[in-house]
Amino acid sequence: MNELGKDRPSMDMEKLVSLCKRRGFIFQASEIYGGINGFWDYGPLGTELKKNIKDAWWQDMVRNPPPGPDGEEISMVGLDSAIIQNPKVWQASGHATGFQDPMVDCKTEGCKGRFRADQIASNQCPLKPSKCPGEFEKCQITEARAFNLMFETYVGAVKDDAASAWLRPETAQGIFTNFKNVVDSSRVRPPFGIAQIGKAFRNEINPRNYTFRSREFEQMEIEFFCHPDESMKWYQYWRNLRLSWYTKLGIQSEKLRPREQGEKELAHYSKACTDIEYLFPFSDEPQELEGVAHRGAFDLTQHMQHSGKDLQYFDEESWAKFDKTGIKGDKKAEAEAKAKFRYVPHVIEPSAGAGRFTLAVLCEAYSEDKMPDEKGNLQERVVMKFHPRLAPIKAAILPLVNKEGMPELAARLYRELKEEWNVRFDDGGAIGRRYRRQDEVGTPFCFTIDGQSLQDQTVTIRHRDDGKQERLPMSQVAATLRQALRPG
RNA sequence: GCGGGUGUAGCUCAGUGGUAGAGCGCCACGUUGCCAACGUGGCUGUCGUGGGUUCGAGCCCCAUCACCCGCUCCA
Repeated sequence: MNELGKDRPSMDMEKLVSLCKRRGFIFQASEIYGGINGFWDYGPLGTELKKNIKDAWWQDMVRNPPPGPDGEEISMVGLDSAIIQNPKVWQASGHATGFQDPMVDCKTEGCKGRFRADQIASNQCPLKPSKCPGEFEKCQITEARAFNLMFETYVGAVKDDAASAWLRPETAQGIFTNFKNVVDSSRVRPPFGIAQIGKAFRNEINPRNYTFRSREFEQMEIEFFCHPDESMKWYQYWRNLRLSWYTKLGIQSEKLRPREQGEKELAHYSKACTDIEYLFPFSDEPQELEGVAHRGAFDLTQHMQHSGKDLQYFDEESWAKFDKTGIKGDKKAEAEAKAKFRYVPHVIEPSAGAGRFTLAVLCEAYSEDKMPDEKGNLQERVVMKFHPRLAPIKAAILPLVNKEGMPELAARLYRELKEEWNVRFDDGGAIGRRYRRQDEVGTPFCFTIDGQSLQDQTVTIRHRDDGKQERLPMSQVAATLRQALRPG
């Protein structure tokens, strides 16, 4: 167990899973039919939570990213590409070949091992005195079988090989294939980024750990295109920005770890990669939430080769400023000079898992504490301490009791607030019970209408984390909420 | 993929071959005066699924699916 794992409460996951089911955050997919391994459905509150996460990402990364390394405005645009693409896309990206490993199984009693066919020689057979799988006389090695992690499907009515296609295993390639379209249509020029949120699919051999490794998942990806000379600067920028985004939204920095990949771990084309990892309760080691990768010119170069299309960027701005007096009508000299302003952009790829971050937010938010009951005795409380921006329900509007016009006044406030936010009206049961209900789904604020409200048009605002209350004029409730929910 | 464990109400679980239960929750009515109050009434089950054994199966057997733990895997 590493430093991060010390003194970790051994089990919160079962309680969290149970709460997620009970309160409608996450359900097993096709549950009434016994479920299906590796797939999960998000319930009413989970849908709100994940949507808030995606919206926060879009707002903070695409609509209003912070200034760049030199204080400049960052240019970002969005994209929503198809899940099914021409299969050649996956040939070019390497997924069609590199994404599948031929595996062999050993049927021998006491072994039952599974090995990569190309690594048999370097593997140790579990049965002594054998050295590597297949060498022991009892080894019963099966034929090599391909385990392609891409889901295959068919396009059109006829189910033949020519019609076969794959569900995308990542959203990134849709960005690369549209690089030229975006440049030609959107008046962007490097450095700039294209962002996309969408589903991706991987036929994982062994889904595990609740929603963490799912076969269908949602990615929030940016491909940031820049000049090769500036790529490391941008890599640092995105690495730092992405890390700070998680802490800004309430993840404790002690549970986050930026892990720089070593040279051996890096893909052959990658110059640098940092995994941003979170210490989930189900693991001793932090697990990946996001990878920020410096992919060099690999992807665009691959698509240039496979498609035959020129995806280089020509820097017209610099060319216009270039002193052309030495060229003067010499076509050949001009072409040579121009070549210096033509390049394949390098790519920085911050690739985050929306579902993984949703799970991290749920784990991080789950807490148990004690609140005094009406007699002053401390009672156990379960509270989801979501950041207000991410909370599925922003506020509850509660009449203290159901008489003397309190419900009517509360309903009026409710109708005003729901024009802007997901808020709830609740008049069921005692006030303490209603507070606890909201605590358990992480509602940051409760506005309570009491007898005094009827006299002077004030309400109490009750804060989720400490239960403290203040009075404020009803006319200031919306402004107060807006302030608490603003980005940044 | 291998080994082990688990599967009963929305949740947590009891139920060792003979009439499916408890707590919490949820709903209705009454009550209510700031932190899981109370009273009355009510709701909820293909006992994961499919076979088998048996006069009779939630319970025994087989298969299968799902979840958990440990390996394996994680481009």
